[in-house]
Amino acid sequence: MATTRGRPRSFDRDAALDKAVQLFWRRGYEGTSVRDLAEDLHIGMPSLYNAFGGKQQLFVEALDAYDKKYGGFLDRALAEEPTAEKAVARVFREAPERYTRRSLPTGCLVVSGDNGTDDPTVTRELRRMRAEKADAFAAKIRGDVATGILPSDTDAVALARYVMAVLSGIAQAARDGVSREELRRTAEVATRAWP
Amino acid sequence: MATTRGRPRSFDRDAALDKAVQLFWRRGYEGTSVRDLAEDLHIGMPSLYNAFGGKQQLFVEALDAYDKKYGGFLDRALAEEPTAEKAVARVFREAPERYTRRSLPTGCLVVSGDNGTDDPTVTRELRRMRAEKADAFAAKIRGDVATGILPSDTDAVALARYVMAVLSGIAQAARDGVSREELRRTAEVATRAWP
DNA sequence: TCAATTCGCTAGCGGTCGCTACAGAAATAG
DNA sequence: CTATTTCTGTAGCGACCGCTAGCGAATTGA
Repeated sequence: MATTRGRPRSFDRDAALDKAVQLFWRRGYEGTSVRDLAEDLHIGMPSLYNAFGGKQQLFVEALDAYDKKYGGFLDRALAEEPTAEKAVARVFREAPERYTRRSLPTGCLVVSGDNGTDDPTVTRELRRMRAEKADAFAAKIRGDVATGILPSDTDAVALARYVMAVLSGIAQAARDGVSREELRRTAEVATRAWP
Repeated sequence: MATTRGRPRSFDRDAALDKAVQLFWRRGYEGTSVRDLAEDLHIGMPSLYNAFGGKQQLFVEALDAYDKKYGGFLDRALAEEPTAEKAVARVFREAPERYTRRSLPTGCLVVSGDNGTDDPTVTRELRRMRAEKADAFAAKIRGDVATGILPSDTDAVALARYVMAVLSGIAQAARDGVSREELRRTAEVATRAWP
């Protein structure tokens, strides 16, 4: 009863999900067709629907897997660095490399995944994720304001939005083919805005 | 002979082009169908093809019209302001308002028009336009370095890319529904990175 | 007046989209 | 063994995509 009934799945669900992540990352939600996914995952389309439910649900699941596996460097910096300044400096230092990994798509799925679609679920999910990241930065900044590390007149929301804007701008530039080295120097300029 | 032969066009080509600009602006290249365009322009699809050639050509033409009518504030700032610093400060000051105009799409067509498509012509055209803007900023910055207004060790390319990254980040945030006032404060933070 | 030219509309082409009905294959339960 | 459950592959559904053939309508040149 506790064992699996029926014919067993003939592919590795997690490996397939990871491939889906990369395809969505490379081509966005709208630019990726279910046929492309099935072919890339080496499974038939009914198997895909059976395992993941549908394109939307697969995307949402892929988004979660992306955040855990590839997008976690933001949360890690926020968790591991003692101050907002150090966390942001680290994020700005790491982003150019993260967004130009060889044999991985350039840019960031969370930044550009919903571009070109009007699917409300996809848009909502990605906006929610971007807002979460911005809020996490804002919280870290407010913490430093409260402990006097940052001046009391610091605009935490604006500063957090600035960090997000720079990150998405760098991710966008990476998609345009700007070199990692140029992105590094761009991010270096961006750190100078810190109060 | 110099007059037009045959049945005259029954719609205003320029007005139709402007509507196309707004539709592409709002929904991007891939998200806008020729049927949507024809309906919004109040013409039949064959008329659209007759007047503009096709979706690609219409987009390229719309892009040019957009740059002239809505995107010109970058070139204007670069032309009218005496220094790169003042030009960038003005652009950062104006961008939040430009990207959140009432009864106009939010964000920037040049930033997000090609998102979600892999059409090589569209991608190439928009990348070219973005590169042009970045080069214009870099040239202005190099001029100020040559005349001693900016320090001689200024990284003109990185600084120009930074300006573009901030602008595209703000445009992206505008599309996410961030308020004009928050964008203003975000841009204010960005100006502090100036050397 | 009448051919020449250009535009507008109806209708539809071939292709791709997300998705699924259906039947056979492969496992477990009894 | 048979019955049940679950997965896989073929094959195709209806909708939409960009685009256009074909024909009548509207205008100009002679």
